Amino acid sequence: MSTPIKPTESELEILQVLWQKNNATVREVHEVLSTHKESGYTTTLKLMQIMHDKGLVSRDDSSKTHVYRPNISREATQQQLLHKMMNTLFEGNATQLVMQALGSQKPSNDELQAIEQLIQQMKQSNS
Amino acid sequence: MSTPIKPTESELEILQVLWQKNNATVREVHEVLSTHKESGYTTTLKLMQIMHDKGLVSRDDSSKTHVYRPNISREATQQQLLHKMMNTLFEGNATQLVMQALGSQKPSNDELQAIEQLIQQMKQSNS
DNA sequence: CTCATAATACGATTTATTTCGTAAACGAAT
DNA sequence: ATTCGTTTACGAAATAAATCGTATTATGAG
Repeated sequence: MSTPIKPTESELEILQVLWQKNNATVREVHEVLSTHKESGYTTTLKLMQIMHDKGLVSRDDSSKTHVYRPNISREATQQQLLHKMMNTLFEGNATQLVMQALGSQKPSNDELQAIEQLIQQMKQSNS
Repeated sequence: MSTPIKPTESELEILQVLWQKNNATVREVHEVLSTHKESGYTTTLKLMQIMHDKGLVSRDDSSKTHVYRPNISREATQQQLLHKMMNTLFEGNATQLVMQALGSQKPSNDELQAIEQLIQQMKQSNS
């Protein structure tokens, strides 16, 4: 692996917004964050600048107001952090993790159906 | 919730060892950690002392060599962090998380069976 | 053009986390 | 009792992360 970039907690919150909107200005991101956080605008700005330095996001600075977009995919990030969590908390046991996740939430029948389907496929490919 | 204790990264590594062995001395913990970490003995010691201050672990200090044991359960900790991850990375969607976890790892047929069984139960209780 | 507004840049502070050095305490073996 | 190896205690440095204050710059309205 080249560089296993590890977003911090705050960076993840920002990425979440960027993934959702696909791209956004600092103000837009800050607007969303401020509904559940109390930090100031320049804090968000600074964080996004740092993220840009790290290569976590790219930006279009052709106009005065810069537009940011995620530079790493949500899926890859999920994969990476899920994997780490599995190792540090579940002893590498995916099944245990899955069962905990299912147990705590209450997925709808449709969702359960989808998971079942995936399991069927995996059973096939396991033989 | 009374106190949503949030173990740090290093604290989790230590807890992992304690959960595994049920209880252990600083030396024992350090022995395990040093197979994949390069920090010194006193670092581990200090961390475990801090964890004790925070109430993350309890200890028997009746003899010179103190014996530590986890003060929070693995399950509760898994639950807490899984929940947070679900929110900050999966938009609260447990199904998505489960499918990612299943997709990345390759659970055995026996494990898949176990998950299926759980799903059946949940479908029951859903109606 | 000038001013007000909104944006960026960036240093500095604060807070959290990890790391280590050194000293003191203990206990077993000589 | 002295010494040696192991342990704890604890301050403090090093590193990382988050926060903010202030200066500067761009842009659009008047």
